[in-house]
Amino acid sequence: MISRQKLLEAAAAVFAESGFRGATTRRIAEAAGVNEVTLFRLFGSKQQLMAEAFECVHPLLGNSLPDEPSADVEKELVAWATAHLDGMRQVRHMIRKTMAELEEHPEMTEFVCDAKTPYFQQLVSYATLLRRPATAAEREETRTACTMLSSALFADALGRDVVPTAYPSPPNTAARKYVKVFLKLLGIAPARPRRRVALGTGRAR
Amino acid sequence: MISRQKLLEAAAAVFAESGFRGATTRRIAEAAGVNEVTLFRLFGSKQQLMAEAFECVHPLLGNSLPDEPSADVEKELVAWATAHLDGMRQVRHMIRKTMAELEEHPEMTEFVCDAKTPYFQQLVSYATLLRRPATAAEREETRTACTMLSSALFADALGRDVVPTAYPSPPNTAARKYVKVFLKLLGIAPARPRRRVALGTGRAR
DNA sequence: CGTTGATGCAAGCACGTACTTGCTTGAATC
DNA sequence: GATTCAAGCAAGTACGTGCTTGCATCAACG
Repeated sequence: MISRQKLLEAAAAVFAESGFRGATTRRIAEAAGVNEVTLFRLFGSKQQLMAEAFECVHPLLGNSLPDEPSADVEKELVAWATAHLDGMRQVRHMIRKTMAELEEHPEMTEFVCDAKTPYFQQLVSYATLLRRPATAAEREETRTACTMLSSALFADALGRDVVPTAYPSPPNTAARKYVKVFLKLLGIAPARPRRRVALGTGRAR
Repeated sequence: MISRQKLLEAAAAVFAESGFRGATTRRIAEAAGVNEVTLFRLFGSKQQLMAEAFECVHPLLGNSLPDEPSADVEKELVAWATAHLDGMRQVRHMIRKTMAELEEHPEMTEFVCDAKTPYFQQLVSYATLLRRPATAAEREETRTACTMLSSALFADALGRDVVPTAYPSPPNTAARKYVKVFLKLLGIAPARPRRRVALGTGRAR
């Protein structure tokens, strides 16, 4: 039964490298170190192998935002954005291939869509709790800010190695920059320059 | 010589629909209404046909930002962003396919990169003239804001029809929203709610 | 020991794809 | 009217690709 797992992983890897058409059953079998016939015996067809292979990649993408903002909002958001960005960077080849082949393989839509949507919704909820927008305009501005943060992470993950000039911040600090700008948009001042309350070294008066 | 042009256009169209591997010489010739043999007589090989086809798509993407910001900055930026977004939306299939096949066809990199880079550089120059950032931090923040605006347009063009939930603003007003947020980031107040000077309906005192 | 079940190997089938060859047509040019 | 030249058509070649078949191997389990 170990051949199954090896084939699934190889299928995902070869697909990420060459897309559906380029991921031939010969290449997948070779990458898995398994005979091509075994592939068909275990999965019946290439279609079905690929379909199963997609299920296994899902849970790779970063972690979740907490339901309630904590004391150090910036730290929390930076951690989330960094993890999210790193996760997307790791599977960027897969995402690029998937997005390119949506018309030919519509069943892949859910792979991208289901993975992305909850992250965006989480961010909107979080931002709404942070800012508590009152007017409709403020609510819309908040949503737009979320779209822009989410877009920045998406575009950075997919575009940095293609158009590096459009991403001047170094890769490891980019997420922090995006979050800072996002917080400024929401009117949340950065934690650093604000007063520190009752820490051991606090000066008297 | 008209067959040449028809083949070039058909090649670009079929490539945008199905990628390099999917764009078979049969399909291209059929789409062009030309015999397949003619394709090889005129271009020698599929590779060469595709290479020439790419040259013709370049100049499609929107217009330029002026060198100097004019009086109505918001209007100017909205017009630019809208045109840029529309242009990218029109060729989004092509961009998606190209980005997915960069590893296999590295010569396409310049197609994406050369098209994108100048737009970003223009935006940075424009924003720098607008805000005149003094400190290094301000300069970096300005660049990050430019990355985020440019990322928002990019992600909207490529992602809206895939993950619509992440783009709550309707397609025709989205560019305006992004620009407004961008201007707020730069500390440029929107033109509307500020004092209006010497307009007919201005109230006395 | 004999059976079973997963896997490997060699070969092949049917079809699609890039590309070629040889011949015909038909309109423009001298 | 003879020549030329782009284009069509039919057929074919060599190879890649999804998938099948028949048989051998080999470890696990009763």
